[in-house]
Amino acid sequence: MPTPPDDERPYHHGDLRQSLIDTGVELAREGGPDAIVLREAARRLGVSRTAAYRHFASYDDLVGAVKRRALIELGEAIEKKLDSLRSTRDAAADARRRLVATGECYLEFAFREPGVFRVAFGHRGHAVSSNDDPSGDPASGPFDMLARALDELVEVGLLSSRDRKDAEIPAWAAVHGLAMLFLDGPLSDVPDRERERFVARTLRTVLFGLIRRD
Amino acid sequence: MPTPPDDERPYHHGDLRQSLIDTGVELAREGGPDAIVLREAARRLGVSRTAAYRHFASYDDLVGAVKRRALIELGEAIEKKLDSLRSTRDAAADARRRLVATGECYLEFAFREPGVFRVAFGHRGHAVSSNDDPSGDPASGPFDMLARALDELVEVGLLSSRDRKDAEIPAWAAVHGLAMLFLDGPLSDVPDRERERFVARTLRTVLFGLIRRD
DNA sequence: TGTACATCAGTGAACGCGCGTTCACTGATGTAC
DNA sequence: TGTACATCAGTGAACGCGCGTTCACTGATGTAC
Repeated sequence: MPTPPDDERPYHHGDLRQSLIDTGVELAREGGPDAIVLREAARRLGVSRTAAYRHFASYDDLVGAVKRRALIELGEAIEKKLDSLRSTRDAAADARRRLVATGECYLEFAFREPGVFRVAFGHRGHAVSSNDDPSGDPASGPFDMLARALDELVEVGLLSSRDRKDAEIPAWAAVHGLAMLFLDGPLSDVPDRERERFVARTLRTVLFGLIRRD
Repeated sequence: MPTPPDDERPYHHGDLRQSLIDTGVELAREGGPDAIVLREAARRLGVSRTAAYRHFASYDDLVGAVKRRALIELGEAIEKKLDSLRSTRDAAADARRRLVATGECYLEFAFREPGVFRVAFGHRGHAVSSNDDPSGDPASGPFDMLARALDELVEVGLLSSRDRKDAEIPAWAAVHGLAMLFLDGPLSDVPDRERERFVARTLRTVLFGLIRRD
């Protein structure tokens, strides 16, 4: 199927499903979960609002797809950041740095894209993996990045393989909770400088709580 | 102003403001933030829907009051739990137990009353302290309980007063994040037994991350 | 190479829903004298 | 102790909003022969 020129607006859109998801993410970016509105997405694409039903069973189905994309976006942001970190001769310090960077990036994403973040972890829309993305578990993005960072901690001897089990949970919970307290919770009015101090303290505490004591 | 008998339904309600907040909490209990509906609250109280505007400037004002109450409810649950703990001869162990119990109670509340919990920490409704409750900071409930537990850790020598500063943040973030991941996030399908393991691990990690290394 | 036909991907009108909010009003209450 | 009156706390009709969804439909596309 040849892609028709953009300025022709042919009867058949070409890839309406993907476009609707894109627009859904865009709406989420602008206003969070509540801003994902089927009619508005159709409007922006210059398409009848009922056209969406050729590609999604329901509104929740669309939100689920947007959610999946949001999680992937977050995972990719972390991956990119980790790839940019250089290795030094101190493998242990590197591993610690990479775990901390994972958390930092998670929080940076939440602050930079609060709407998308809220959709990624909101209660709406089941982000079941589907044909959209063959990557399996919808949380695979950020979760996998974290798991990898923890594995490195084991390789480097800072975490026993016994303690490795479930280690994702406290780490994830801490950064996620901090994000939520800042975004929607009682910490929303905290100024930037303090916020950074809180982030640093939280990451340090989790790291200390996980790694082997000397 | 004498309280009129309940079965008379007099023209003047008596304490409509408090009743609306009560009903708001009830609605939150049943269905979370979205279930707080001004019209429904009025319906349940057998009152005209516009009567609410004699007591609240707007819908968000009502939600704010409900939020404040939700936070107080959570704080009281923790306080009650802490009061029920007995002291032993090992003051240090007691202090550790109390911090862990604080976190456990926070999470138990979240699982037992997900709707109320979601309102307490949702983005809707500014929970500014007002004449409703003279207790000041709306987060004072749970936050104060946590602060107290951390203070005990200092008294007992498990936490240096230097490390005491901001120690609430990682502790709060971890339990809050775990709650959110279970309630609305990717951990919502985790079975109970695993959930308890995750709770225990998270609390242990935070405690270890905070207290003085031996 | 042309044509019939099934299928897919759009359209547009309409439905039903429930919400927060406004307005001019009226009934009840308390207070000054 | 009684009465005028300001004030407070209710009422009910109505407005405007935007949503997800259904239905019968039509235009475009690809395929079998």
